[in-house]
Amino acid sequence: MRRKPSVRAPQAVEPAQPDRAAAPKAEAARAADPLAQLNDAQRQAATFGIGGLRAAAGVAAHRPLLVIAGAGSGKTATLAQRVAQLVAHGADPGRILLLTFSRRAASEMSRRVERLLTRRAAAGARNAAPSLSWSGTFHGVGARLLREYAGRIGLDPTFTIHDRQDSGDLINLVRHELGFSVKSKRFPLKATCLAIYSATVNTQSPLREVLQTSFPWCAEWESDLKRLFLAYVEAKQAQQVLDYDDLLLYWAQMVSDPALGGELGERFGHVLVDEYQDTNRLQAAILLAMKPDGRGLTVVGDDAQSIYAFRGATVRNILDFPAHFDPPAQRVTLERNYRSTQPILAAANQVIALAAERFSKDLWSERPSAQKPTLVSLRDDADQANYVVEQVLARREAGVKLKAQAVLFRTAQHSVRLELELTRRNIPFVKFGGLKFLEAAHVKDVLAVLRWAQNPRDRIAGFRALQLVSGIGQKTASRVLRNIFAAAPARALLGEQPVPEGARATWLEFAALIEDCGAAGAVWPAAFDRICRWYETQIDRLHGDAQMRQADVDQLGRIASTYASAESFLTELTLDPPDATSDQAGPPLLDEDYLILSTIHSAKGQEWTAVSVLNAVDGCIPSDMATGSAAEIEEERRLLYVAMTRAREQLEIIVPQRFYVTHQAGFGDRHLYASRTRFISNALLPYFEQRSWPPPAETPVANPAAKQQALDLAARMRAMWK
DNA sequence: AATCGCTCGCTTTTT
DNA sequence: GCGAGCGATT
Repeated sequence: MRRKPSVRAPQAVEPAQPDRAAAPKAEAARAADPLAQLNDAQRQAATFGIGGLRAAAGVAAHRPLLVIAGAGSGKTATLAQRVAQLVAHGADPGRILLLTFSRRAASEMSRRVERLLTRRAAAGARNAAPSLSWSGTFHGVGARLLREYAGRIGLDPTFTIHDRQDSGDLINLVRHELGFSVKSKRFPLKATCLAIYSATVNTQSPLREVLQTSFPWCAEWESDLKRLFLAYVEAKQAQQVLDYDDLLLYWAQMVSDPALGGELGERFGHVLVDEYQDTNRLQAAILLAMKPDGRGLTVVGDDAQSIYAFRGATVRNILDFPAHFDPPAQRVTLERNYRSTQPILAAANQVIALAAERFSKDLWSERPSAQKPTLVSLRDDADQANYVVEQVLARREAGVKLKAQAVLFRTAQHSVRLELELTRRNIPFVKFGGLKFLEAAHVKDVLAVLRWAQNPRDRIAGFRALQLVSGIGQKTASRVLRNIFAAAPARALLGEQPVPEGARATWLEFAALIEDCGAAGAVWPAAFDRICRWYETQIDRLHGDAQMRQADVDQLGRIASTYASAESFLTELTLDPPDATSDQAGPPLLDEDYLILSTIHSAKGQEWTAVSVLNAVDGCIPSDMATGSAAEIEEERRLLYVAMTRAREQLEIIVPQRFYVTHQAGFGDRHLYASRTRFISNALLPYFEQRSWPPPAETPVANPAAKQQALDLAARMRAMWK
């Protein structure tokens, strides 16, 4: 459920067009044979195991297929073609499972497949284009399957899904109950506990191993952590709640049962997985359980773009894929890049060539350009913001729409200065990644009420919802939850719960709200509307800044009305939260042009005409949070590679000499002097055009230094009193 | 029992 | 410059 802009992701030109200046004759041929627009390797990937079969017989399960697809090699188009081919040869679209990395990628893929099929239908086939019903992220598909099969695996189909914050709250609760929070003990904090738990689940390794390799400072707590995790699992089960990891874990457990595994494998004749380099062992286990011999299985990925190891992803999945099967999987490599100009690609290749370990694969492009990527050095953060704004506007003047331009950065924080400048100059933008609409207190409040009404056993939601009532705090909330937990038909007793006298009136009102909205006959979205209106009456008391928060709540109400049920609304919202809060954009203005700001992680799979990469300095790329091990640094290198290969025609990498850091322990805010990222060494400089900004002549030499000192002193003066 | 205010610790990327 | 947690206050 993303905000509309992301669905219509910046994608003006299809990458898989070998001959852009094709003659009209070729156009005609293309309409007749959609495969004509693919190159040999792409065609091989799109048709492997399909071509020779008669449509009437349906498509028999083919040998497993691995497609190694370099950046910009037309991967999405090829995969879409493959799906279209399967359908065209008789595969039932309802039995095709397409697993993508993000919902954004899923909708892009569905859109393309549908268009291919429609084109084909128009060209003579009889049926209207069918749509893919099983396309989404591992987590999204997992949630759907688990609801469907809930009855057979002892799960309540109305389970709610906890996001990471909820999971953190719950594990914290358990942590307290077990007495691990006692001060003298320095037990890991909730976030660390959750990270350890999640890593253990996702890597499918023993706790001890995870502790040793990733959390050595917590190794002494092994047995306590085990107890904690057991209690955490029990708490989730008692409350009919699943966390993100459970969506994969339950799915994996379900298909590891031979009967159910066989049934699901049978149900999906063809399984295609995109971005396979970013899957973890648990996800691989799911696939292998459903498709033990690999028949009907296609995975696509690029080891050079693996950037999610921090989430348990392992590049071994893709490396070991072929040998997993007997006979081994067919391997097809797409090396021709249709996206970027040759100089951009040359520079990106150089960056990744320095990687310690990689698959040999050289991307090449036939898109000539005289323009090398630019390496811009400038003074500081403020100049960086000004420079980017200036360049963005200049490019727009030259005919490059804002939407075709993107500014990428390592962490969400890095774009703050730029956002200020864009706002000041009234330039519309949408930021992907980092923004946490769902983490805003007021949004969590309203959702907690809805969730609790839906699932009264959800203690985390209940605990939060209850305390919204004036006069009810932690104590009363805990007591009410305990009582409800003990009673059988939970909701009926709500109004009778003992609460402090002062809270009585509001409480009765609230209890009625919960009972009505949770009742089986509750009308959607009217029920949510009621919750929002009730919350409106409390918002002034609960938060300052009520107006802006109210606007967010209204926005949420509008979003809710586009869903069919409370259940689907909550699920989608948790699995695919909106990208932006309403404070900057207001109601989405679909037709407006806007600049894209994005973390590099969120930019995965996308492309733009012009790309600017912020803060290409050591400490940002690689992030100084990630310089602990060689493997982490390698991942940061791939991150820069991913950022660079997003650009079609113009790429600029910005190196501020100095940047302002906030939240530094001990020192307060201060400036740091930075050097160019280690991934662009001196040897690579010939691949870039270097420039500095503002041009030296325009700046009197004495000025910057004076300005710097003044700034620094002022900050220090303030820091003395902080 | 609820809330105010103070201190300490941490600070990435995401489903 | 922010949240979690704790002790003191209403």
